[in-house]
Amino acid sequence: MGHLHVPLLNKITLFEGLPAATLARIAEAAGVQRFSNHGFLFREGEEPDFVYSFLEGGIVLVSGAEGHEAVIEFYGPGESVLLPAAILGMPYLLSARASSDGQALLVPASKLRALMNEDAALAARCARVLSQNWRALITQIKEIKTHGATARLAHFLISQADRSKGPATLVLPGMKKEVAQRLGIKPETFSRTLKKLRAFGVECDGDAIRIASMERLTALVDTLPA
Amino acid sequence: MGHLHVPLLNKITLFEGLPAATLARIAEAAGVQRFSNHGFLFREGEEPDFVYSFLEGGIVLVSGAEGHEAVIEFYGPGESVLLPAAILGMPYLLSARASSDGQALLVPASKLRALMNEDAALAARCARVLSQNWRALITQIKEIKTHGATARLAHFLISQADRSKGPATLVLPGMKKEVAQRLGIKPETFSRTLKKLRAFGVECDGDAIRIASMERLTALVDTLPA
DNA sequence: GCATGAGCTTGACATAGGTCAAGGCCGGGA
DNA sequence: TCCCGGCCTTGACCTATGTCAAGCTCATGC
Repeated sequence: MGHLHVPLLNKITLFEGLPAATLARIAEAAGVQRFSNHGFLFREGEEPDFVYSFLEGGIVLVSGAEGHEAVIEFYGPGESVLLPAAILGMPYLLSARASSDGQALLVPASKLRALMNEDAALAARCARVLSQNWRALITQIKEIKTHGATARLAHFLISQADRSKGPATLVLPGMKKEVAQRLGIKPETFSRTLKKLRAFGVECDGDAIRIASMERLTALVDTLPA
Repeated sequence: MGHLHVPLLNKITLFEGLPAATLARIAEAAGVQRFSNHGFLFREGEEPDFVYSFLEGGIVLVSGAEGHEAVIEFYGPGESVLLPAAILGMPYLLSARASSDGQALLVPASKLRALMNEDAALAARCARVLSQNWRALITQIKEIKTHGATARLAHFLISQADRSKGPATLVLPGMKKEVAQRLGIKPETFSRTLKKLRAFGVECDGDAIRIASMERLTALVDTLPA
């Protein structure tokens, strides 16, 4: 846990807009950790020692036994994970596996909890970030409960695309297998569904996707039954 | 928005353990609203004017068009809903429909936001409650992605039961139709699955359920394939 | 350069769960 | 009291998605 430059903290959404004094106190206690692709940063059931925020690279949150796991969500640069476990001091519900090489900023959970109780700005910031996380999960649950595989995949592609009109591109945030499980379907179904979308202007080369027309894809979603 | 007794606030988990001064300021701005069964307290897309906390009775959070809706979760006395929308000042992602007559405590969203920025105890409390909400949703997503209808129903019954050993009872927190959708299945499937569980000591009379042996039901879950 | 294996695709087939349609049951209103 | 309309159950049938089993392709290490 070295001496850290405050500017690093500015890359993290969680710490956005906090007063300099607060940032300084966080920086004091924080450290940086490198991680490499496919490695686990932490596992389900462990006690939360840190909040992880990503400076570079990303991870995928998974749960369950290897080979039979559910993928919850992908996280990348600027984002933080497992704030809830750290705040409550309860065991992680999920494991994090790196989906690329990268580095994370680690803030000790105990330090964060202590600061939150004194510093309204920090606590309020945490509440806002948690609120956004909550909304993201709600969106995912609605999606799973109301749409079939095709619509889910289409929505996902739309949400990841770099533009919202005309042609767009994106690169999948993890292995196809992982994206499939994020969507709640099997890799085989993912593959077949993606193929179906070719008829609607979705081309795929490795983990890069090209969407010929966002409008066309959006229109497709409305057409779909479930 | 009348003059309110602070003791009412003590019934709400969200406000647990807050200093008297904070409670007084919240009470000042809060009001009570009665609602009756099947009525909507608010609808998806509306601007968040209040945080709702339930003193009596409960609601079900739903989304989507009537007749084609997804049920997200049930909430009852002591619990609060839509803190995230209120904190962020963004439109509700969900609608709330009463699942019984009751009354709710309403705290203006603007007031809550203002207080949070000054009062670390309140902000930290919000963060903790949001953290718990987050974990509940994660549990639900894991459940949907990794278990079939039978296991999901069994888990749900276990989570609602009044005891964790031996025989137990529970009453469903809403119409069977709603519980089904909460579990991500259709009412017909719910009915059939519940019937299957009869072979494992689950009896059902209206919305009251009797579980002959929690151990037996727990054991069943492990047996199940998906 | 070749063998190896992970990740992906494809096909044939199986099945959980959805859909459609008919009652049964029960409670509220005339 | 009877009728009507929700809600739930049941049965027959259908389909989206999962399962199993080859292949294919590409990167890696020998």
